[in-house]
Amino acid sequence: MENKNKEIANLFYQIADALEIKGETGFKVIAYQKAARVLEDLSQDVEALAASGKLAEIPGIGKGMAEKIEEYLKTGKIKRYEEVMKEVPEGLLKLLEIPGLGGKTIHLMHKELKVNNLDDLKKVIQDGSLEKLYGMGQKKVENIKKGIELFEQAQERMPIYEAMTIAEEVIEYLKMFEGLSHVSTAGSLRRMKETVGDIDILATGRDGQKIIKHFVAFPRTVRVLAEGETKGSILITTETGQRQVDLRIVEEDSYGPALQYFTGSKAHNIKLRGLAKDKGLKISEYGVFRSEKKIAGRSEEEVYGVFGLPVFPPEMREDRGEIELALEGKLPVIVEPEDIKGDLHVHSNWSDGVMSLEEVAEHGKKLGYSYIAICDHSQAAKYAHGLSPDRLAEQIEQIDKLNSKLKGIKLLKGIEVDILGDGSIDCPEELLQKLDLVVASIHSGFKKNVTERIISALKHPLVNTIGHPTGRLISGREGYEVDIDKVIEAAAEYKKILELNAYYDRLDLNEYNLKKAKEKGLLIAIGTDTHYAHGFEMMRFGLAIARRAWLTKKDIINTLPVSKLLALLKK
DNA sequence: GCCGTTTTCGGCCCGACTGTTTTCAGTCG
Repeated sequence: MENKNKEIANLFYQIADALEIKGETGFKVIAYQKAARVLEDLSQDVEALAASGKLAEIPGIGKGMAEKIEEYLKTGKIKRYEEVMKEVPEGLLKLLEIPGLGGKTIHLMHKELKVNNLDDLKKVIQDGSLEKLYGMGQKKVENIKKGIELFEQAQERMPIYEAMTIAEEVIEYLKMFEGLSHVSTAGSLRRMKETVGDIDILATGRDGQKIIKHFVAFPRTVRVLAEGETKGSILITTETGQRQVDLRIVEEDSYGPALQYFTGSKAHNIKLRGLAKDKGLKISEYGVFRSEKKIAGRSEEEVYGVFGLPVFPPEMREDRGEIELALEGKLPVIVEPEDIKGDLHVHSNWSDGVMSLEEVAEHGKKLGYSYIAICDHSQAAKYAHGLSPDRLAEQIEQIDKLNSKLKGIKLLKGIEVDILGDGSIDCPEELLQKLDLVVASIHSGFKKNVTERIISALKHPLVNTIGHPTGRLISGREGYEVDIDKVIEAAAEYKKILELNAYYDRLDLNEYNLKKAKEKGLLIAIGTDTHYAHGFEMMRFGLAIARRAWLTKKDIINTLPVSKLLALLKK
């Protein structure tokens, strides 16, 4: 559910865009953007903060912003927003999305040529009047034309899974070139955001130009956007359309700062540069410098080390307080892949999965897991061959039998029960009693009293967790009409666990809700919800989101050894 | 517009690239 934080953040973003076009000083623009981002990241409700008069204590929110937030909470409007929107037509704001076109140019063509929207822009390109503007020229106009083309076929951000798959493929291809040493993902992909705009790759090697040449010759390249000595950019075809991949080449002795720099985030880097400035140092993608002398370059350890900072996990580099905490030596140690002892949501061929119980166990063993929870659907899920009570009883028996033979891994007896329209659970109690893990999920009636139904499931003494609690799909479903804050509160009250569904299109709870859940002291269960062998690898994405929410080993129940986990679930 | 154990005024990250310039402005990441 959208909250006020997000609404106000959107208004601030628009004010920033409008100011940029109005030609205000860049720092005001940055101030609004920063305030917007801070609001988005905030785990507390802005209304509560306003009520206690603590708005201006938020870093990036000063007197002016606090007043505007209060104004919005009181009246539903921000006067400053109305003012700037009167001066800057909405169609003009849209033009900022065209790559290569910025506030200054848009301002100029609005003022001189009365351009108010994309159609106007196309006209002034067509009739040649744009080219005659001061500072314009043939090539610039040509670039803008290309920008419009890209803008019009621009795609949504791609899910992390797709980006990672492409990146790994391109990296494999790059490695075929001799003379390439380091190669790594960078940007939001390396930070493991749930969606990624374009794919950034960083590499080191002796002959940049040749490496770039090799890069742009990638078999699925459809268009070369840039091809220089240190930088290449291509569009490639994928199953979902065209995607942009950027490659940067740096010298070996700049790998550390370059990786740090190109990983970002921008806000994290700005904060780091501020630290450098305080120390009389300069930091760039080429190194950390004291006057002309380079004092760090080969690794990220060296770069962060200059400031007495640890190498932050990329997932934490968002300027959400990580640098300040690290300086005090209080940076939390977030969960690591090797902490994960098992997968807590897997479907078998007893419902709509394709793996047999034996196959699930086998794959789990290969992954080094000590347990996997079989959570097939319950009978209401007809479309998924949900288990009738009889078949569930049979499956329980089968799992017990199999477990007595298995070594090094245990299958947990679980179920993913439907939460029915009245909030009841779709499985007889005497069977629930026999299970190790009961995941309750909404699979129908997305608009029907969802919050109440989930809370009623949470109250059920035999339910352990709620599966994919908001039901959102990243590729295009909003999720249920659920008040997730209330769900989190209820889960805390009834001492229940919430799921982090690691399937790349769900990642539900998302990082913001996970953070809220952690603040309420909740425990989280990560499950891939996989139906096939390949899907076990989704764990890495779930884990990444957990890390982005700063969850530690202690916050996640599938870091526990099996005996402790079972004891916890029995409570 | 924000921010401050050197500052309540005067700073605010840095460099590449491109195209328009004749010394720099705009955009991007």
